[in-house]
Amino acid sequence: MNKVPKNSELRFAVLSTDTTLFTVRDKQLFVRLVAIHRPPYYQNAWGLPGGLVHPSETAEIAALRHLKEKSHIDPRKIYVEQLFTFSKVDRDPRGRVVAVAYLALVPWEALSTPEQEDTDDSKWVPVTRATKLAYDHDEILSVGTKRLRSRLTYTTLISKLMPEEFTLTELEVAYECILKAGLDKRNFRKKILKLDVLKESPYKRSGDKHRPAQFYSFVSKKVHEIEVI
Amino acid sequence: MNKVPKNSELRFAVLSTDTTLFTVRDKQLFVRLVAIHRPPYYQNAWGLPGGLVHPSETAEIAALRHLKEKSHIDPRKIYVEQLFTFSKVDRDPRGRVVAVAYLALVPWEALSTPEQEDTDDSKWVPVTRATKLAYDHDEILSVGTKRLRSRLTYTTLISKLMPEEFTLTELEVAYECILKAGLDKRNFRKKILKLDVLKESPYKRSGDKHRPAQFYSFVSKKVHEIEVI
DNA sequence: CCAAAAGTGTTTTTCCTACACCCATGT
DNA sequence: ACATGGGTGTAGGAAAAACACTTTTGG
Repeated sequence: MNKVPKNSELRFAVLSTDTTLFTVRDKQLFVRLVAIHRPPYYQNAWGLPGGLVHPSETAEIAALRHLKEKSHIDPRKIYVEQLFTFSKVDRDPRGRVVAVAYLALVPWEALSTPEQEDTDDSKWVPVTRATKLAYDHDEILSVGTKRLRSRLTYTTLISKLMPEEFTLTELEVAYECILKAGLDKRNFRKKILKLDVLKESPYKRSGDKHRPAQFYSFVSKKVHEIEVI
Repeated sequence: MNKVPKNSELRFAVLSTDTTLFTVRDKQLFVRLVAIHRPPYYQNAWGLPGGLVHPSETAEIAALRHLKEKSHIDPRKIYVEQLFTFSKVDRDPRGRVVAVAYLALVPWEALSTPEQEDTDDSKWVPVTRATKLAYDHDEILSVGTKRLRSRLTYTTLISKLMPEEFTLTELEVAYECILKAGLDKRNFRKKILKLDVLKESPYKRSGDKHRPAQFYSFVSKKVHEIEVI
């Protein structure tokens, strides 16, 4: 550990955050993008919500603040965990900016109507169509998507994408559309129930034109490691 | 993404790296520590090798440079992967320093004699005895050790702690001393061989006062995900 | 009574675990 | 010949995978 220089010679680093905020809707994984206008480098481009870290903030607090300011989503609804720090020298054409990237999740059902809607400066986009993003955001999104997939298989992370109560079919669909894999309904149910992470709700989803489905919720709000799905 | 300010108002961040460099020797996990003298905050303290990131470097390049400069180990021998970025506002008593921490591994057998030896400013310490470190390095070491344990169970990361050729018993001992778990010799061999990540060497370790042990090496130099050990 | 999704059980195969003895060598 | 660690097989149980029909409801 060297001395911290008094001069600004080594205080070159501009610290920022960028966040891959995901949600699941209509059997698809969506990511939140914000408009980026920064001529001459980027015009009418889209990218991940992010921005600078203030001297009085941790990177995580800054990431939540940017989610609110840039993507207009209430940070209290959002789960975040650190993803990766991107420090390539030329990742921002305007100068040296080091980005602490976050992986963030929100249940679609937790969002208010304005938060669900798209505007000129912020929108939900299926991950498969979120390409040609500004800066190195394609790479960050790729890392975020991979991490999400990977962690789904050995943690209860999916709980942060589900509403408070959900049916087993809804849970299975969430896994399937993120992992891009078809799961066997019977085996999926046996496995997930054996994990003891779900509890039955007293309610069922009725009103549909078929047999009502039992609601479940996660026993714990915490994300923890489990056996492999 | 905000504008990058021309003034140094927001260039407050001093960016540094700290690295948990591990090796295995004598059936124990060791970490490399360096002497830290920085009165009035730390005197005769020990901590993780680290230092500032230069404007022209990525954080990873800086981490490798610090390993060379502070802990006197040839970075070409070392495997590094990013661990976590620590951005608490008061983690360094001298000012705002954000640290990108790295997890690094080196096979004991790859080290030269000077690199294996301890000096006044750098030493190998069993992880269990590496406590009361400077700054927040106790926390960083704890995160590093947990990540190492976790990744051993679902990746081929252990290859980065093994010499080019090794016996199955040596590999098992490495797992056992890091995971702090006894493994069944026969089951371990069946499982590791089934993974198809090892290849038999034409050689055996002879000269010992017992039956010679078959040498193996990893098929690939890359670390990749496997089924759970 | 039809359509639609919910819910359930059995069989087969694979994998995990527990466990004890013979082998090849150096001294 | 003995001490030392190297190397191997099997049986029983648990978990995974494959697979199809009945149930409940709304219209």
